[in-house]
Amino acid sequence: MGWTDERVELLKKLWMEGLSASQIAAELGEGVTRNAVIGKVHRLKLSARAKPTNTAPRSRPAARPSAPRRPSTSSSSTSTMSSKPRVSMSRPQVMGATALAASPEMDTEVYVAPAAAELFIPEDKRINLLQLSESTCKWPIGDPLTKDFYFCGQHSLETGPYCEFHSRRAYHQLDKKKR
DNA sequence: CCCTGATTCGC
DNA sequence: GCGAATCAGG
Repeated sequence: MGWTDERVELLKKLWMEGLSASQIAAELGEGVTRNAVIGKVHRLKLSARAKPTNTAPRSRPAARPSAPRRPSTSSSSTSTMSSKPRVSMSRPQVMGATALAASPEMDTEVYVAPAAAELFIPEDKRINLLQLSESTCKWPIGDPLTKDFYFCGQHSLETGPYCEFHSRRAYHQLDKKKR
């Protein structure tokens, strides 16, 4: 689907409103990715959204190694689709300084985030250092100086040394302020 | 990991 | 002109 005047206008409007590219893409409908939005934004020369003081010393990415970009049109569903059919984010996700119309009715009941409960590993599931393997969660639990020290031991993700629970935790915690 | 915008370049 | 891939950053 091409960029009709209407769609471009909507794009401009939403962009100025401060919505993110992905949100705008979702707003414009299917077949529009956030990359498409960003690309269009640039072509329209309206990328400057909020940059009062900056001469933007953009650093170039340097040579890209002539890659075979497009994999293929065949969208073969990868074999190991691990859980969670990503449908999480619908549309109206407000963030930042947005002046979208507030709905009259508001939910008074707010679900309080469950106190980050630590995983409890049954004794028979606990493993010691020697029992660690490639696919075993290496999240340490307890005091290393005591006997109540053990590793999580659950099946770890392919993307890291931890299980999903601990992987998520490790990142989200020690995320900000690298180094 | 999640996400953001920025850039390049084959189409 | 378009946008996927990639980069850089949070």
